[in-house]
Amino acid sequence: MPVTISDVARAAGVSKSTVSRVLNTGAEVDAATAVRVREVIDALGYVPRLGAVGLARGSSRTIGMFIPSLTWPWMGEVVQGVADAVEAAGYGMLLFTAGGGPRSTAHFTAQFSARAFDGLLVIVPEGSLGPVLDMHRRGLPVVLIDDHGHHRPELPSVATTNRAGGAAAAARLHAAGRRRPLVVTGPPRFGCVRDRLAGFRTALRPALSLDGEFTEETGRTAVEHALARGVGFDSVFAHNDLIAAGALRALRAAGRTVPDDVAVVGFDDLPMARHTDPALTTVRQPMRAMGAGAAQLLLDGLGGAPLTREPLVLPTELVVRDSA
Amino acid sequence: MPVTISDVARAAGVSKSTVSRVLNTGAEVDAATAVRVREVIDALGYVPRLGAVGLARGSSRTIGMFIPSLTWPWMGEVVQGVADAVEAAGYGMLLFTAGGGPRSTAHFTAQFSARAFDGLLVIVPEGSLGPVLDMHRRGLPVVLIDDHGHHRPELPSVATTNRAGGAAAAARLHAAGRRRPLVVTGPPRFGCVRDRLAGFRTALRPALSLDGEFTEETGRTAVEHALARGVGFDSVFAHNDLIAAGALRALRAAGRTVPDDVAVVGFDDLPMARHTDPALTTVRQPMRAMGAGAAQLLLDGLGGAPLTREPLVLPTELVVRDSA
DNA sequence: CTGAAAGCGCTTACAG
DNA sequence: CTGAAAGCGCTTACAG
Repeated sequence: MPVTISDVARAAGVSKSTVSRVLNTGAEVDAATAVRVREVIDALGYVPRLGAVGLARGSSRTIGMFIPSLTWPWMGEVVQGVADAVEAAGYGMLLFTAGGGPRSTAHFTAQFSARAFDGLLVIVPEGSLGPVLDMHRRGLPVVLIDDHGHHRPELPSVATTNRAGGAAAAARLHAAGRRRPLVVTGPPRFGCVRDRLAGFRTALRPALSLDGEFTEETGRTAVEHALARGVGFDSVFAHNDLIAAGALRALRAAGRTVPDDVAVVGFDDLPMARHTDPALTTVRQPMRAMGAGAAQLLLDGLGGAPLTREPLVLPTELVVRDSA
Repeated sequence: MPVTISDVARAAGVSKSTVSRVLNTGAEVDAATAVRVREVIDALGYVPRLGAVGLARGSSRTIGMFIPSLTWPWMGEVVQGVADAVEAAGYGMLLFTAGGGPRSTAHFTAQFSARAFDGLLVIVPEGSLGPVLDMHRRGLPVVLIDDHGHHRPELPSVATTNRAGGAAAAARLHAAGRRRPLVVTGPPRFGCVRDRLAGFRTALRPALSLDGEFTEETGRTAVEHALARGVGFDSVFAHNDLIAAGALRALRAAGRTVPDDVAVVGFDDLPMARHTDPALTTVRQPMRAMGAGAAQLLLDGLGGAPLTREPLVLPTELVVRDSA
C-alpha cells in the first residue's frame, strides 16, 4: 500500500493540513515542525499522488503534445527538446499522434475534454487546426511549433527563419561563383517553401525552379528532368535534405561531380546530412531548440506569465560541409 | 466551467449514482432512464474528468513509456506503434526519456511514485534496469521492448529474431555465391550482436569480423581497414544500416562496385535504406509491430489478462533491394 | 432499478 | 502557527 498524506500526518503527530503546507506553500509553518514533517516524509518515502493533487487543485501538471507522426525525420528531435524542458519543470508529457486520422483526433479531443493536460504543444497535423483552435478558445493554453511557416496570429508559436535560411543558401552558392541554380522545393502551399524561395531570390535567380514533395524521389526526378531538358545548372538548392540526397544520387548517376560540376545545398540538417556522399552543406533548422523553446513558453504560461502572440523565432544556421 | 456529473444528474433528474452507472457498468439501469441520461450527456457534452475517475478507481488509464532517447533512428517507429495501440484502447501515453542522465531517471521515478501511470513500456536505457525492476517489484505491470537481445526472464517482453535475421543475411550472400564475407558488428556486449553473428555463422564463415559502434563511421573505417589489410572479401554483413551506409561509402571511395565486386547486407531497414546508392538489401526489424505488440500485451495485462514471462518474438524479414 | 452516503487523497479557506 | 471541515469530481458498496 502506498503511503498517503494521512500516514505522514499520523507519524509526525500533525494534521494533514500541516503536511500539505510544508509540501506546498512552505510558509506559515513552524520551522521545527517543518523539519520533523520532512523527516517523516523522507523516512516513509511519501510522494503525493498526482491525481489527487490535480483534483484538489484543478490542474494536472501535465502537458499534451499533438503531432502528425513520430516517423518524420526530424520529429524525434523536436519531441526530445520538448521532453527535456518538460522534465526539467517536473511536468509529465502526454503524447498524441494524428496518424490514425479521425480516430486519432477523436481520441486526442476526448483526452482534452477529460482534462488530461493543462496545456498543449502542437505541430498542426494537416486538417487538424480546427480542434486545436477550439481548445484554445475554451481556455487551454496552446503553443504552436510552426514547422511549415504558417503563422497563425491567434496563437503563440515558435518558428524559424526560413527566409534568412534561403538567403544564406543563395549567398553560399553565389560566393562559390554559381549563377545558375536549380531550385527544388516542397509543396508550394507551405509557407516555409515560399519563404525559403523568397529568401533565396534576394541573392540569386533560379535557372529553373521545380516543386514536388519533401522526398528523395522528388530530388532525383527533378535533377533527371533538368538534365534531360538540358538546363545548364551549376548548383542545386534543395528545400530539404531528402530532396538534396535524391539530387546527389541523380547527379552521381549522371556522372556529375559534386561540388565541382554542381554544388548542392540542402535544408534541415538531418543526421543523414553528414553521411551523404559528399557530406551535405545544408541550412540547419533548430528543431530541438524549437521544441524546448515552445515547451518553455507554455510552461511559463502555465506559471502565470502572459503568452504573447508574437512568435518566438529561432535562427537557422548554414552548416558548411563538402557539397557546396 | 466544464460540466460535471452533478450537472448531468440534475438535468436528467436522477442521482449521480445513476449517471455513473450508465457511464460504466451500464447494467442494472432501467432502459428508458439510460436513454434519457445519455441524451443529457450528449446535449451537455459531458466527459468525466480523468483525474477524478482515477482517484475514485485507483487507476489512471494512462501508461508510461521510458526510452533512452527519441533521436535514435528507429525510435520514432517503435513509439508510433505504441501510440497507435494505446490510442485504440483509449489510454493516454506519458513519455519519458533518459537522455538527461540521473536527472531524467529521477523525474521518471518521481512520476511513478506519484502514480502517474498504471503500466510501463520500456526500452531499457543503459544503466536503468534497476529502477525498472524496482517498479515491477512494487507491483507495476511492465513490458520490455528488447531492442538489444538482452532477455530478462523476470519481465514480460517483446523481441525479434536476431539469430534468424543473421542467418537470412548469410543465406542471401551464400546464394549469390559469396564465400568471403566481411562482418562488421555493433558492440559485442549486446545480445543482439552475438545472436546476429551466431545466426550468420550457421550459413557462412566470416573472412574477417570487426566490431565497433552502430555508426556510419564504424562501417566506413572497418571497410577501409579491411581494404588496407588486403583482406579479400566479396561481401559485407553490417549489423545495422548505418554501418552498411558507411561501408557503401568506403567501397565507392575505393572504386569497388556494389553488388558486383562486393555485396552488402544491412540490418534494421531504416527509411534511409531505400535511398542509399545502391539501395540497401537489409534485414528488417519490425520496430513498429514490436511497439504495438508490447503495448497490446501491457494493455491486456491491465485488463486482467495474465502477463506471461514468455517473450513475444516477432520475426525479422529480409528485404531485398540492390546491394546484395 | 435507484439514491444517499462514504470514500478516493489531496488542498485551502476559515477559525482559533 | 495549526487543525477541523468542506470541497475537488468521481465510484461503489449499502439500503431500499
